[in-house]
Amino acid sequence: MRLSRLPLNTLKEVPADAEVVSHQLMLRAGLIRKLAAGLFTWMPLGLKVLRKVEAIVREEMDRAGAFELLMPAVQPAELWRESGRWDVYGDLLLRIRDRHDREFCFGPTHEEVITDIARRELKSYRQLPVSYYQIQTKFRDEIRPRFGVMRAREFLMKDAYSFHLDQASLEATYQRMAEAYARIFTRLGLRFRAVEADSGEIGGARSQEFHVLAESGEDAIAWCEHDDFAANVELAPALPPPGPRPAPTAELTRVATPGARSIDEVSELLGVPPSRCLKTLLVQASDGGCVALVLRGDHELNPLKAERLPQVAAPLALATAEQVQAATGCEPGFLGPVGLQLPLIADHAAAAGADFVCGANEVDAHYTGFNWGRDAPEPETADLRNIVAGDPSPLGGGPVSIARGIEVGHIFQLGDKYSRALQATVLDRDGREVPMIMGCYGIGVSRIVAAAIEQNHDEQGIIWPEPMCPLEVMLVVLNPKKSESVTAAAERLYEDLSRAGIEVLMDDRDARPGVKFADADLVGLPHRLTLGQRGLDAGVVEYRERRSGAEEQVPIDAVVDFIRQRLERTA
RNA sequence: CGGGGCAUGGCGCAGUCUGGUAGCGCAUCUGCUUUGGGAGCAGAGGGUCGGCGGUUCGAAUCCGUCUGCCCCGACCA
Repeated sequence: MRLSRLPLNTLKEVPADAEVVSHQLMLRAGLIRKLAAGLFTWMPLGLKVLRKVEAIVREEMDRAGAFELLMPAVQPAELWRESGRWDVYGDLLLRIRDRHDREFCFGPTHEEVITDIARRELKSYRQLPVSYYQIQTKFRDEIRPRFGVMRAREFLMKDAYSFHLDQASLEATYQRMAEAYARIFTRLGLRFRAVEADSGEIGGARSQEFHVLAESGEDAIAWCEHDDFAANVELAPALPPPGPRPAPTAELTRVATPGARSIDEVSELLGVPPSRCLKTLLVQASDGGCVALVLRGDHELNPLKAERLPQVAAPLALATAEQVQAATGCEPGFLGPVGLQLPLIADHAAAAGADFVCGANEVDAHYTGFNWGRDAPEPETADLRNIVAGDPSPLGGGPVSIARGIEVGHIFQLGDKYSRALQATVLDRDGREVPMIMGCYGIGVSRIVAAAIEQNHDEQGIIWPEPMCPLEVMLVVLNPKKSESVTAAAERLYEDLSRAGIEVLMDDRDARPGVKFADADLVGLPHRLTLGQRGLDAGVVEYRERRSGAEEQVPIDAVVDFIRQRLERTA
């Protein structure tokens, strides 16, 4: 590919509305262009990357025994009504009508369609297990598309679905998929981690997420380096502190705390660390009233854990200021367990300490020296908080660390949720009709591209992991217009490399060297060759590795072999 | 959805408060010089200021309305 022919418009300036590096670099390097919110065109170089990711995903899915098919992007509403999701999926679902006023949606996922396929095609347990997959454009009408291709509305996804007679068979395939996923992300050259996860909207039992580790990740994941524990913070259990609760040493004392509503303000005012404070949150109860949830000041409420409590309404919602006033006679900011006439659940850690600071249920007042059992009844306790760095691993291996990750894959054991709803049954050995057991397995193909850049870039631009580089070698030709011998040598080199099956992007533009070097760094091909008059006269071209910046003079006749070796070495 | 902000050449922005008929940098085109890390000089093209309506002698600037885009959003109890 010749840069003199490819209209590649790189941007020197950072586009105003791109906040994360991957988005900025993809725009600057001309990989994508935005059409509208959450909608992007993949430009030639960007598309090459996408295709390479696809190819690896495809190979590994084939190897895992799944069969590729391609389902329609547009799906009839009836199918979604059958599964019950037409009404529950909400605004994320892009609904459309055809000329006959029939309702459709642009598929955000394909459980309904594949289950419909399965119920038509699969009749006997003898056909099971079977797995299908597709690589397809999905549309989810995200509230707030952002970060470019990372959270776009239209995106490319690989989704796979497996069908089984029983749970044991599902688990075997699930395991196989988990292994395929690990191979995919390893082959792509990404640092990633598989974590236990919440199954969310899709439903079902077990699920695992695959995260590419990156500072800008939207998810927090907890993991332990001494055992196998790794889970999304949403789901990671926070163990109760060991040992007995310390004995009270302080008397319950009311102190004036004018205007100090937040833990930080109270902690600052009284000179007490947040971990010695209690925060009392009122949330909507399942019976229509309110429930008080008590956490240590330095801990955060975990909504998923709270929601799971029978007393708490799902989805979790904080009580309104009016409800707080009605239930306590007090304003938010000064609530506490003392004399509170509401059901109360304390987080294990909040229940395990002594001599706390807490709100006095009176505006501008707190208590110090609060102790459970003495100043308020012993609370019901539960795991309510997010795990934090340093907490013990639930598997007992030691303290956990918290890392940030970008979710690029998610696998679920669905069970019979969809097969039951859509009556996708097979006959078992005994001739009985039973719903199939399903698994589903997604990979965000387009998101992987952004995630890879988040993880692999520097000040100058992108540094492609070799398995997903748009092309392998950037051949920078210096001042081609000035020297016919340079042009001729470049053409020869380009031919030789191409014939050897090496993907070359030749920068034969009539541009200044500085421009070419800057673009080469920005676009980030892993290997760069520079051919100029000076080198040519000495019979060498200059090689530079994008990632390390290491340079080497290579005799011009040895270049093809040299590059071939480089590619093999990193393959 | 709630709150905030922005829409001015391809991109990034100034001009708007205090109406007088649009400007800067980058990019693009031409010429000369230059040529190993985003060149210099000279010249050129390109916008009617998101749409619609209003006020006014006159609107990018004021008013209304619509549209699009961006940012933030339980963790405060």
